[in-house]
Amino acid sequence: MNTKEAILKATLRLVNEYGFYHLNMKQLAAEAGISVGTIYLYFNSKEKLINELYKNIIRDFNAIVLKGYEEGRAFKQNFFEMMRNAIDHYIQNPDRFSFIEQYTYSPFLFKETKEENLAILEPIEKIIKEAKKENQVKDLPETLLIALSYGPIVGMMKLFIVGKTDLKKKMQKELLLEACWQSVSIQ
Amino acid sequence: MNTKEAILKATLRLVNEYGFYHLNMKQLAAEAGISVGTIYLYFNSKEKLINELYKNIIRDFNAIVLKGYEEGRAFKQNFFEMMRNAIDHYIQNPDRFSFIEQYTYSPFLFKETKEENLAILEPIEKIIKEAKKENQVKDLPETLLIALSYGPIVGMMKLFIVGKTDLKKKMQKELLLEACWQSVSIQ
Amino acid sequence: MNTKEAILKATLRLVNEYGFYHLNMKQLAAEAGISVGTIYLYFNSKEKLINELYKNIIRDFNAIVLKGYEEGRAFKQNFFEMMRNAIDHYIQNPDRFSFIEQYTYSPFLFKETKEENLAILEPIEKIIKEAKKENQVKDLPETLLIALSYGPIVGMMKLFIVGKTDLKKKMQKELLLEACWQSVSIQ
Amino acid sequence: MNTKEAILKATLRLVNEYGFYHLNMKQLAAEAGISVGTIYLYFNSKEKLINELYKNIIRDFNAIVLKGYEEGRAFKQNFFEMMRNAIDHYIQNPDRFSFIEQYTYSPFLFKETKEENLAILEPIEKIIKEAKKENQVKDLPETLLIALSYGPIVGMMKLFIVGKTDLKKKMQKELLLEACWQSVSIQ
DNA sequence: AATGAATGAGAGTTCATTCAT
DNA sequence: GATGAATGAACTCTCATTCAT
Repeated sequence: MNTKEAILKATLRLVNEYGFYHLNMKQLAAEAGISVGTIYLYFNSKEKLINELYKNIIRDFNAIVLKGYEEGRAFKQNFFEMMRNAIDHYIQNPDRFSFIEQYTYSPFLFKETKEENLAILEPIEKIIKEAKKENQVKDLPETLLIALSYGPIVGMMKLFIVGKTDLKKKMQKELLLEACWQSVSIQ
Repeated sequence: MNTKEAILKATLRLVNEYGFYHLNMKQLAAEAGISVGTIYLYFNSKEKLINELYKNIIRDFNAIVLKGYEEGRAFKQNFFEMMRNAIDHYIQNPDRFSFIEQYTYSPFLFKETKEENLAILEPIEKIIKEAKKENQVKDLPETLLIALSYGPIVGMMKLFIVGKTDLKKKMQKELLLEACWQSVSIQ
Repeated sequence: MNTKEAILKATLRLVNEYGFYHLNMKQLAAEAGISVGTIYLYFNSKEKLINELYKNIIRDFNAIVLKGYEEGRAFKQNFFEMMRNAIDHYIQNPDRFSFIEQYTYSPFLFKETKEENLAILEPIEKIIKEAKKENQVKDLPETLLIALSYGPIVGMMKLFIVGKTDLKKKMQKELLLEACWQSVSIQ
Repeated sequence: MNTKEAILKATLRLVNEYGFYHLNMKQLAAEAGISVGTIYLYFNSKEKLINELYKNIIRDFNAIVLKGYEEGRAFKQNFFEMMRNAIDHYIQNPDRFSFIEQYTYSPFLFKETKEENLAILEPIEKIIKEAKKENQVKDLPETLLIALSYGPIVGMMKLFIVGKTDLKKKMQKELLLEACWQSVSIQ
């Protein structure tokens, strides 16, 4: 692993352990196994570092979700594949899920990426729009369909992270997927 | 309004405008119209202040939600009343919603209140449990039923806050409530 | 003496002992008998502090020199009084003389005061111009007359500071004044 | 041009553009078209580099001034030749003039070269002493004669550098020389 | 109860210097 | 000879907290 990746990885770990508020460059350098000055060879500032990490996480997440999408395939199959990818990715990288949530709710930490805050919803928005055009989903506002698809997943992830549920069990995950599907699909 | 309330109100406003990360006591004092020293007459530390504000917000929220609950009344009616109260409270106090979300995802800002982070879900957990005992909800894990009830509301609130939807319209709100209800109730 | 003046005084002393290059805020706070943070209650940045000190020194110098000026009085008398004031002020405050010279030759330390760098010559420029109009000085370019009036004083101050001459002796000072006068006046 | 000279040249340029205070090795390497490490092959430290540059500049300046000196020749002719050489050198290398002035007023940047700070005055001191012995200059203290000879030149150079006068014009230069001569010579 | 000047530890950042390549 | 990534001490500046008034 190269130095830049080591820094990003250490940042992700520390932000999740201590939060944005308590992240400091000295501790970060120690966690990454480098010296403070080295961080600044790769990132111009703490803010830039956080923002770049966020962009990377969103980019990776969206790429993984979109791997579940196939042009022309039935909406149902696309929905399940994409959502399953999302859940799997979150379960395997709960720190990424937490980071996204922290980031989203830290106003003005990320002035420059304000507009990207909703990028996380783009893939789901895309298929909901397509399905809506073809009358394959309930006759509800798009935003509501998105909230019904993605909201319960976020909710379950929160419970998973605090140990209230075990999403790693296949059954739990499939029940979640099926329930989200029922919420938006025409019965 | 007394001084203590003025401080709490100013804190809520500034945290939502600038985030925990950029909140500072001098600015806070200015916002509250008092001097920095005065804050310390009412709160022992910045952390204590934040924690107390959080507890107040959760306490108020739960009290309002529980006003929609009546012992012995049909589950459906309790569900709608409580959830409607929750949504109304959030819509009228979006800063409180944002604060809760920020707080929840700032690990170790609130060491002492870690266990209270899920308190927000207590009222809904309560009626889901009762309904489950009486087989009035789908045969799904409790946690999933909670995620299905509350997750879409959080999702819609996020979209509302960034201006993507207008939850203030009665129709939008009722559609959301109905959809959440459909997710958990036996058809 | 108030805090702000103590900071300015300490700055002047340290800049002259160690130079701009080695001035640091920790040492400065110690010299002024206060803490680092206190400096920032009075000056927004190190640069602002240096600039303000410079402006004060120039302002004071010019005020003192101009005390030797009287409207309508013979050029010769004005010249001697003003120049004597300048020399006396420098002799009694050699640190101010050194500071001005350091400042003048530190490009870009003082972006904002660039245009004030020549303010030090304003009083002398003023009387040279007047004298020129009335043909009381040699027929030479203004700039040369200024250089002839002020240059030897700067030169002697440099020698005084390194201990090569004793300008405090009345004779030395009067010889310097007389020589400058001879340089510019019509014989 | 070899590497060492390239470094010295780059240093001179950057010190004059940004000042000692803002000179840094990375920028210096870029300006010289080499890498930071290479600087340290030729100079042990930043301080040593600055000091060596200073010594070179003084050495060159004195050599050029002394070219105007001829044993046994009339004082007046030596004075004019030497001073003309000095002025010409400064006019053609204003950066060297500025560097000398910056250096002179940066105490303790050059601990080791403190004693050399007046070396710049050696050639003029030399001929003034000779002339004094032979009663060819006014009966004034040596230091004052030096200040009268050299002070106005420094003064005019400062005005030249900020664009207030055009020393490149032959007339200006000759008037300056003549005026300095008048200041020290027996009428 | 209220103030706000003062504190100083600690933050983010810089940069002269080193050394493996 | 030449490189430039890496270092970490030291820098400027911030800000939660204190306390004399």
